[in-house]
Amino acid sequence: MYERKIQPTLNCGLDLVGEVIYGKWKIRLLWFIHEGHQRPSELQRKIPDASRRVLSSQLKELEDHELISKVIYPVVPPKVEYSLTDFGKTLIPVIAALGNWGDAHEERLRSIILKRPHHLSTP
Amino acid sequence: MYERKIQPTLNCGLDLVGEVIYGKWKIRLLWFIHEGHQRPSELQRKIPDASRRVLSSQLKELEDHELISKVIYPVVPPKVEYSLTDFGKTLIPVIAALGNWGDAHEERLRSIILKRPHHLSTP
DNA sequence: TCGCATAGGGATAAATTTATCCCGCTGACA
DNA sequence: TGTCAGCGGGATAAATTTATCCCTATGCGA
Repeated sequence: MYERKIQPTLNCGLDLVGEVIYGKWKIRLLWFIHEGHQRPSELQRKIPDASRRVLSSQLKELEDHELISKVIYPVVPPKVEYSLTDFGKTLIPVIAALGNWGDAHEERLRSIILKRPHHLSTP
Repeated sequence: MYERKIQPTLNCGLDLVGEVIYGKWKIRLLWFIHEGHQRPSELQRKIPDASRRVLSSQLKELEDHELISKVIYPVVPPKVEYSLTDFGKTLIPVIAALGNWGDAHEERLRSIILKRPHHLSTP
């Protein structure tokens, strides 16, 4: 596993939240799990742009951070189900707020992001 | 400027928010500007862990994304002031929610993060 | 018997983000 | 005259995060 060389900043609440939700797909994972998609393969289908490897890895971090818990069924093929912990559930309203803001400003955001994209060369 | 090779995912509100606030210091920058610290040098002092270069760069992205606006005073030495746009202000309650969650669970978060850290080798 | 579904994680290459260093500008002040 | 304030951004190195590829395991159905 990768070992950080630079220590994280943990001054305020924002720093702390950042440590647990900063990850390309983490917020979406929490949200989809909240919606009832509990199995890795389901989540993978909900987020096809993410590689299986990364989803698995971020799920593990969420678990380490006690936001989700994992149940492994001893069957073949393997079956695993994630669910929000009570702690994780307290984060849902906040994530909902983020999503609502995004939805509320969808048109504008989409336009702004695609306008002078940081990811395309043609000006 | 860096040109992305992988296109961003823009399916739902969460994806859209992510595009504009995903950056190591962006949320904190928005918050501190909201608190009235408007000059780059002030922000730098508030966030000493960030390099001047990155703050400047992330401020520019926030500006491109219309969350903050910039006023340049034609004086020497240069004087610049950032402030939230009306659009940016709508994001403040959401950021506040994040910060509050972090503050509310500060002790637990600190413990979890430092427990089996992904950034230290000693088990 | 062959291949699939399902989940995890090692190894390694890319992609992306941050950190460092450095240059330029030009009044004010010691 | 030498130095500093304060901001921006180029160039390049590091750090960190993601993407790819691959192997393991085992009942079930074609």
